[in-house]
Amino acid sequence: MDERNDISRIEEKWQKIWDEKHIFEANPDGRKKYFATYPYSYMNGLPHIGHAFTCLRVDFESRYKRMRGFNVLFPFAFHCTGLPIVAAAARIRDGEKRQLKIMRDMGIPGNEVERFSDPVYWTEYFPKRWESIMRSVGMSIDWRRKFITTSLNPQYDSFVKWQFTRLKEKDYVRKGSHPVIWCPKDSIPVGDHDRLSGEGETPTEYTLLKFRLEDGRFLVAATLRPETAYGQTNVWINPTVDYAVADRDGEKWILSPDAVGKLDQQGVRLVEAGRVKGREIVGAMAYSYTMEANIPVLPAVFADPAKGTGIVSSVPSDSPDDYIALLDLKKSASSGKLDPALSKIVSKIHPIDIIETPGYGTLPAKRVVEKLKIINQDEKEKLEEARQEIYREGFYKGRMLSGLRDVGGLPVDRAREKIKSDMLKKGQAAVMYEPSGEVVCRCLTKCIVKVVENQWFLAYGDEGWKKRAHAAVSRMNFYPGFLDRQFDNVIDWLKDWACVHHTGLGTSLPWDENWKIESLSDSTLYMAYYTISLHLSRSSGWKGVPDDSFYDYIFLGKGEPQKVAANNGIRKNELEAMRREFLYWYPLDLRVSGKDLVGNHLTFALFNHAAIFPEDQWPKAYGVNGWITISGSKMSKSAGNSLMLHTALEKYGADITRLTEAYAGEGFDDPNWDEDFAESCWRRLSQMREYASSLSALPAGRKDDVDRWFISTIGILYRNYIENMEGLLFKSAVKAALIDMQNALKWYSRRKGGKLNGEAGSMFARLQTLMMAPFTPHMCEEIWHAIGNSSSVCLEILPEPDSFEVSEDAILREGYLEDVINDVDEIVKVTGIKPKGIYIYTCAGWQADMLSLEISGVKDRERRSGLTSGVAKAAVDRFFKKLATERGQGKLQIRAKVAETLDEKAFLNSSVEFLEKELKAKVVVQRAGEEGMNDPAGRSANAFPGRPAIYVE
RNA sequence: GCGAGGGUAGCCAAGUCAGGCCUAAGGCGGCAGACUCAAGAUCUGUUCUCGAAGGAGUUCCACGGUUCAAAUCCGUGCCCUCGCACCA
Repeated sequence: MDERNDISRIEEKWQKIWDEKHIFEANPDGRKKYFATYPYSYMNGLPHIGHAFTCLRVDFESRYKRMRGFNVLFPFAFHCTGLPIVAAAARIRDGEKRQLKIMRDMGIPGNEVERFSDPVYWTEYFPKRWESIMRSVGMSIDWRRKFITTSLNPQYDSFVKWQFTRLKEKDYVRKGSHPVIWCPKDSIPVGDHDRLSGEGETPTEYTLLKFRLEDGRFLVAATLRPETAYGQTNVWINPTVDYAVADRDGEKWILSPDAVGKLDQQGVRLVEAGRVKGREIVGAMAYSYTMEANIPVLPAVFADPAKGTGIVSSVPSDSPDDYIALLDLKKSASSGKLDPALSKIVSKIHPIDIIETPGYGTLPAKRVVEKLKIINQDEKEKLEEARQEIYREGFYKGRMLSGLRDVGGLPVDRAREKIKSDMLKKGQAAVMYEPSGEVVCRCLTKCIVKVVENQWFLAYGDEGWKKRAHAAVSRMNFYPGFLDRQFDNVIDWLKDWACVHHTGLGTSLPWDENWKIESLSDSTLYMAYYTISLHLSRSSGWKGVPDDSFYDYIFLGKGEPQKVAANNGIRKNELEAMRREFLYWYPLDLRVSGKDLVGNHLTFALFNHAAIFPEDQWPKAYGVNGWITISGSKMSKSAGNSLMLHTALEKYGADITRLTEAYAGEGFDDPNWDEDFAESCWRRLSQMREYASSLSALPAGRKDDVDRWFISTIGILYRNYIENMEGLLFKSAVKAALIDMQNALKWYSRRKGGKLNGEAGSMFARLQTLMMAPFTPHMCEEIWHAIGNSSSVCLEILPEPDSFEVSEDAILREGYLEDVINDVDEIVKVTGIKPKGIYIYTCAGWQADMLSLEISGVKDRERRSGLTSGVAKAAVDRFFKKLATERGQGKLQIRAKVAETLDEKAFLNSSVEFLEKELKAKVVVQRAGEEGMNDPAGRSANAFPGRPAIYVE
């Protein structure tokens, strides 16, 4: 295909030249700087058009700022920290089919796949692929500054260690315990990437409630809803199950043997001392601390020893399971199947109202059981549905009844916390975790929850730190603007963050080498590292690994340069130059990411900057965008509509890919990759190239009003473009630079009958090329050189927005002419007449004067009657009637303006040739009421200032 | 439930903060015409309804209000998307 070859030829040519001339390599100089970044991507796959969308936003803005005279730094790096790479490598080692297919889909040949069983190979392979793809899409990146993360890069590693050392000093890294999903066989935490099933399941917290039996032992029941403890009527135990009797600090606890094992992993020491059959306890009485009374222990088959403790406190008012179990038992009792003593107890049990939930009343369990027509305990699915429904409703909307001790009137969520913490304090309860759903490790073992002790946290819950993060938000700009509210909220709800792992790639905690820093925690400050990475990289020749004093000096200005330089084996002036380079580039001017990073990375970065740097080094702006869709539907591999960047590049080339991305959308909404638009781009670009050449070759000459209109119009579009570029509104900018500019040129060309003014023409060609350069830089270089320039368009300085002469009059005139043509077209269309002659009647002179008086609010009666003397009363009435209508439509101002600035008749007469061509008929222009007027249908009476009458014959 | 955003023509989307040439930009799709043997591509026109005179009518989630004037401001309701984490 010719055009595809054309595209490749152009793009390869310019990319080579940019590279050879080092034009995107940024070094400090006397210019003002602009530092923009994209959060480095994770190296477990190749970029798709969603990555490209976000990254291109940085590129568009970087290229634009470069053309506004800024010294722009746009660096890139490769994130390798964490579990996914290690997990995927392991899957390859195991020959897992799905993983092998993923590798094939990324274009990795079968005989090479084996090499990916080593995680380190990923960190070599994918950065190379990413760089090459990012280069071929034309990213204006300073590649000298690239690096990979983890201990595989000792310099970066030392930077992260320095960061954590400083955070620890400020007491922002703290020790605590933390529940994780855990594989008992492998003895490791099992992240989503290591799971065979159960992705997304997290530890959930059960409260263990103790019930004292008369013999002094405790039944230990597990509940997710401690706030219902005031509604207990009895305790459920499974008669067929063997329960463990375990020693806990001198107490005897009765609970399922599974639970003993689980609690052991969660720091609750239990020593099993014997077994007891469930049925042996049925019928006993157990003391409830919340009810302050003894309640009976009753049999229930739904009490599952694999879940919780296998013992359940019964709250038939709010738990559908309890309610239906109670009904079952009552049925057995009345049919005589139950022991008579038990029957007597059962008959006395009634649900107790404790919570009012809108729409469910005070006995939601009864309500939902009846609604779903649940008959007995065996209907597991329906019960699950019932549980889901009222747990959610009850938790969010429910309120404790006012008479309840301690928690009367509280919303359910607060009551839960209060009851739980009160009971824990009094030793009446304990905590146990279970996975929220079944999780199976890749080793086929069912996972449990383990409470990891001595876990390290970043103290994002710390109030003082939050305050600094809020301060950072208040100093920043956001695109779109409402994001400040979003970030403030994220900062408020953020709690301490477990920041280390035992597995995966990464940097070790400097004071505890057994821990690896987790991937969202090692990437919060590295933007600063870019400013000097060039001097640290292995290619720079310095092989040493910096120590903490080095970073203290570079980033914080602390320490004696002489000493620091000596310690690190470099020259003092080199060290000082690095410090200067950091100070030159920092703070970060812009960081752009997808909206998925708002709740973590972007906020973490604010916290970390706020912790370590002074205010004036905090980030200055964040841009956030949505997730890309393809022709309207979500991008997903399984649905078969995912588009890898290199695939798009093969199909369309860089410029069209870039343009389609720019046009995909802006703001926070999900952008849309429009395949049809992409298809139409080549035509647009080649047209742009063709007329740029021909416009630049035109002879200059005196400019007329139409030329002035054209220059005014492109001046206005240019201002609009600048505004949009400043606001990261690239779709609007493309519309102005490409589509609106082209439409303006079309009208101009028609209006001038093809005889365009050379000065206006080359102004247009030059301006449009500059405006489009951030989006389609390759084609614009091509055009830029074709129209006689030898410099790179990427470094050309854009004109000042107010440097264009905008003539309001010229714009008014052309609008007026267009209106006249539209009116005639409308008449022709409605009447179906094939026009032979068109008569246009401009208004009588008195009308224009009268309109001026009206507009300016002059009430001078004499002047008014003077104007209309000799004019028929009918005509005057008609004029005022029309005036009222036009006023109602809000068009009076513009009419008056036309009438004041324009001799309508003379102007239309000067454009008769054009009108005749446009309207394909003879055109006669007359003033209403003038001598010798030809007005066969009497239409001239319709004339109004700024709106001539028309007759079509 | 809390937090953030949103609901505009066949679809996508601008306009809303600063009410008035707003029947509402632009793109896509559709329709018609030109070119062509034909198709595609391209170009031109058109795309809420009615209309043989540039007009009228009805629209911007729904209902109510403010105003000479509301897609835009205020109130109420309905609906949708995203986040609520230990993971990139």
